[in-house]
Amino acid sequence: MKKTIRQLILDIANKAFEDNKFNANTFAEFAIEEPKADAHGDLSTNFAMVNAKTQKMAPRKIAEILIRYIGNDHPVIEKTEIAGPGFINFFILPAAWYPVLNDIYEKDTQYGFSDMGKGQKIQVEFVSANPTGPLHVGHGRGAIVGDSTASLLSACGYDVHREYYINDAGKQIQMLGLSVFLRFQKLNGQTVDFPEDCYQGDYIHDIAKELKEEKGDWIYSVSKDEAVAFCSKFAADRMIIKIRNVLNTLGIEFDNWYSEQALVDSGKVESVINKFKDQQIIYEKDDALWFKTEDFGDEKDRVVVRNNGQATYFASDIAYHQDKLDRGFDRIIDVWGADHHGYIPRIRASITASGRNEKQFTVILTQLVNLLRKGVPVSMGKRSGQFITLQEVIDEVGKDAVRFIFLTRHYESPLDFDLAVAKQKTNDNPVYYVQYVHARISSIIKKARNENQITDISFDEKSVAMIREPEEIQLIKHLARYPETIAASAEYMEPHRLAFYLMDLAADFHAYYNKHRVLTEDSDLTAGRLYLILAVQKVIRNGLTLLGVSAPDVM
RNA sequence: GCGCCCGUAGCUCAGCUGGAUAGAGCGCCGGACUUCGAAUCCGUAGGCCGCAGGUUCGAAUCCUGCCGGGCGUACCA
Repeated sequence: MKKTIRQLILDIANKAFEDNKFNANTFAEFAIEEPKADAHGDLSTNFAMVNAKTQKMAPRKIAEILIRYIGNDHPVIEKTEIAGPGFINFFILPAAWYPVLNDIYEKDTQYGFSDMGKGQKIQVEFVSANPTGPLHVGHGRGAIVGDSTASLLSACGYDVHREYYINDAGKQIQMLGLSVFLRFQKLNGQTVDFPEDCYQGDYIHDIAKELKEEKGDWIYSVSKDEAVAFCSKFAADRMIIKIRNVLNTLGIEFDNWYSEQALVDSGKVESVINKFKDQQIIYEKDDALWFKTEDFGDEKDRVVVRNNGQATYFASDIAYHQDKLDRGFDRIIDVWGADHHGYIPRIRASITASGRNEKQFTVILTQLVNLLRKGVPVSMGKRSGQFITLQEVIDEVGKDAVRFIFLTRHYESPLDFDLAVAKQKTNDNPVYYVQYVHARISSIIKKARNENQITDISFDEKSVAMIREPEEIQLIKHLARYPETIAASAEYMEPHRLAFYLMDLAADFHAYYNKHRVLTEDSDLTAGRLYLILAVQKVIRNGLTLLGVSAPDVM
């Protein structure tokens, strides 16, 4: 509808110029928007105001000319008016909204999709938590935001690739292996000294136990270094399996799990360092290798290889991001926790240093999550290893509620996650509010089938014409906004927009339901209303699906 | 100190990238189930949009400076 009105304005503006009513045929960017107040019509434009300069005319004068061209017998527009400083308000004929419903039936599960992305290859890398411990709620937020963003981009015609980068090389993994090795010894009754900087959590015991069950005391037959190395690999593999299982319960699956160790083994890290050394972007100082990140906007240069010969994670990250772009992605998106924001300039530096366009690289920073129970913070003591894991949170409140709560905030604002609230099946927890619409409609349709013998819900001119109540027209208008909601959510990579849209749509439906009966004595009216509510259900289902939330028929 | 994020109703949060009278849920108070699912609906009250300037026809939104909170600022990840 917005497109229709925009085109109409452009057409008549050009015609007005040809008729010498306007002074110029170039027009400034203008907006078509839905006014907040119903009294201001269905749609309005600031065309007259923003074009006061281009036309050298008063806004109201411009508006008057446009309105005269539209006339009184337009097939879509019921009436127009000039308001305030020069807004033009459009009132749309109710019947003009009906085609939206047909569109929904025709496109069905694809309704709202677009080809905005034109098949561009885009990679979303998210979670990428180190496999040294269980996921917590903060990881969960990144996981859900990343996954839903990927789904939205996919719905908008991007060729999306989901990837998890596994930090399975380096010192942390050695520590993980050592921790398991020590716990293994303890399991065998040996008294061992367990250092503070080893991983303390119970999951380390579990892995040691698994190791014993599977390999017995095999690790005693090799040297300690070999044993620890084996433990590292064994433990990392186990952790990744656990992490993957948790993410699967959230409905998240990756196209690829990318191993840092494999990247190192491939020689790509070394070759990238050499390349930058040749270009003198990497230089030697104090026996270490430094990247000239400061020349590319970072605060200072960063170490790539330490004076003990060990590469930093930054070294791998440089190679990893080069590799992403080498794989042909037009854009790469990294979803990180906000505590990593200081890392952005150096990664960006490595990308621009290689001659790439920094616009290909975007970071979504999700703010931290405060886990609460009835308003009191739940201890997240990391050192003790005693914290509530993501898995435990999912088990307690359910996957749909967890996902929806994370998606009803902008990812950039800090989030209080209250376990007690998240468990409630009330309107404190809007996921049920939205799902209830879906279940309710299923229930009505079931009843129509069983008691009213209605088997077919499809377009019929006579019955659709019975859709006249203001609440009904309101619902269709809302449905018409769905595609642009999807497009904006994808463009700005803000899935919360879709979540809020669904809550608003649900509110409109519940209000309608409480005021009007769908199943009535009048068969045409009933058929029309069924046609409407099934369309509502389709949109609710489509939206929930993109957010990774289920759309139940019964609750 | 410097950098990034946040500050909107008692609480939790939106505010469509500058538009008309700033919204929703929860909570408070008062109503609606012999009728398609009350996990619902209807109504009342509640605001110097952190503060102060600036940009313009017009600012919660953009710019500058303060104030408060979080995070970051390693040859750690």
